[in-house]
Amino acid sequence: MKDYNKASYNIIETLISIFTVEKGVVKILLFKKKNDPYKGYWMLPGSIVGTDETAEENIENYVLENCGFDNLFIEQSQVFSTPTRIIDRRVIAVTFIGLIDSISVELKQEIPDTVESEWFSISAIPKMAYDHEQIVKKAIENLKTKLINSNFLKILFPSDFTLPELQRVYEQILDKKLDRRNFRKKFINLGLIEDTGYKNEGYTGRPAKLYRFKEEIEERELF
Amino acid sequence: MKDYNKASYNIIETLISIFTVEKGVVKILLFKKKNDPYKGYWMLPGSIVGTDETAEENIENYVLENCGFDNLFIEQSQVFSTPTRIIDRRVIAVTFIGLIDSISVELKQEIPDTVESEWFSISAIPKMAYDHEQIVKKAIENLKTKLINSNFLKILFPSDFTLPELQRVYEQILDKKLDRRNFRKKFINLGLIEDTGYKNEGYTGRPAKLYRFKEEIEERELF
DNA sequence: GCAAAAGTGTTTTTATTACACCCATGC
DNA sequence: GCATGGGTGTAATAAAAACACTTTTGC
Repeated sequence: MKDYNKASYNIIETLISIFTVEKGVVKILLFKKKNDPYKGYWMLPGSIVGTDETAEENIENYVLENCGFDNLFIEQSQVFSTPTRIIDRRVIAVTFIGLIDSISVELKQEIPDTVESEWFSISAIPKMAYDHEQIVKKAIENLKTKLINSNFLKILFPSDFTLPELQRVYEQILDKKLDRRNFRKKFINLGLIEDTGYKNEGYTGRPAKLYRFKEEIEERELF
Repeated sequence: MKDYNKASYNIIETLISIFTVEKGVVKILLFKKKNDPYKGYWMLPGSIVGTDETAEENIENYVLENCGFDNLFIEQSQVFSTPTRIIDRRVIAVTFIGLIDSISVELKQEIPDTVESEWFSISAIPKMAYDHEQIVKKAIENLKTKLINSNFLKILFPSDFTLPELQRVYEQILDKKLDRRNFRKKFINLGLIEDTGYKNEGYTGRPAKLYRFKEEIEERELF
């Protein structure tokens, strides 16, 4: 029978794929690695779990301190535990998906100026350190199944958005083309959004109507 | 920046909710705890992860040695990392869902006779040690979303089954009643199953036709 | 007035729901 | 012959897919 006294001990790290949508483009936040190994490669934000905190608390604090995002929405993605994933050291990664809207990205807290970070389109992920590319892939795959939940969308679009913008998000994450008319019909019929009466002017072409999610909508599955 | 040299070390355990279907009833395999704390309570099978194995390898080996199941289908469920979940000790649990068909349960390998194990209907889970009840709940919740995948069903029903039996599985996991005619229609139209020509005789009432999943079906989402 | 992107409606097809009676077997 | 559980069909409704032209703006 299991005996906790005869245990091996492992290092646990958290890693998070934080997604946002900026002008209809789905982006992920990455940090640039400053030292070898993998110097100059990009990596996921994350830290090492202490003995008196949950993995969730750990990543939430880390993100607040190092990315400046308060109230980030997070959810577990997957555990990666290949013994050689960090070369000569055994580190188990508990990975997360985080969502943040683009307004909150602008309003972020002061953070130390020690890391070089950048938002990358999910269709142009740069070269990644360790197994982080695989972790990002899994996160995007998991995102697909989350996209059918109304709450996820509300988190990404807390304020006004256009339907073509929303459609582009679906197209990027599901990685396929959708019909504009059918997409509109479906979304409007769901009854989750309302017309703000405003338009998205100043761009080329006909301005799109601005919508917002209704205040009181309950979490539900959309598809 | 993250420094693996300044890490805290944690004990990692694996825990698995193994499900099977026996005569239309969805069951989970539990072990009885022999010592305090929680003596006489039930617990999930699982073990402590060493430094030279993945969590998956760990649980697969454990299940083979302690349950006698080879080639068990497994998938990650969730990580539980509340610092106090194992009373006075910090143990992080990486939890899994396992599926096995009832024939393979019969054919299991020889195992040491040291643990008392039992299959419980998921509608009658006994009192559980630690946070295992919560872990089982999460596993069942995750099962729901997996039930729409054709491969999951094929794993649970490798040989002949009846449609009423399959329907009962859906009803238990989704926790709602389904219409018999509509269920049949849907399943037969999906084109995944074929009539074996045999019947399930010897029970009360009209014998049900026996079906099997077609050999060549590809993994797909059903709903 | 032309390019760019958004908005709109109808028809067809497919899936879902609702619903009630007959059938095969064991005893 | 009766209790038990299984098998079957149809109509109504709802959702999804396919498809092309018009509108509004910036330049």
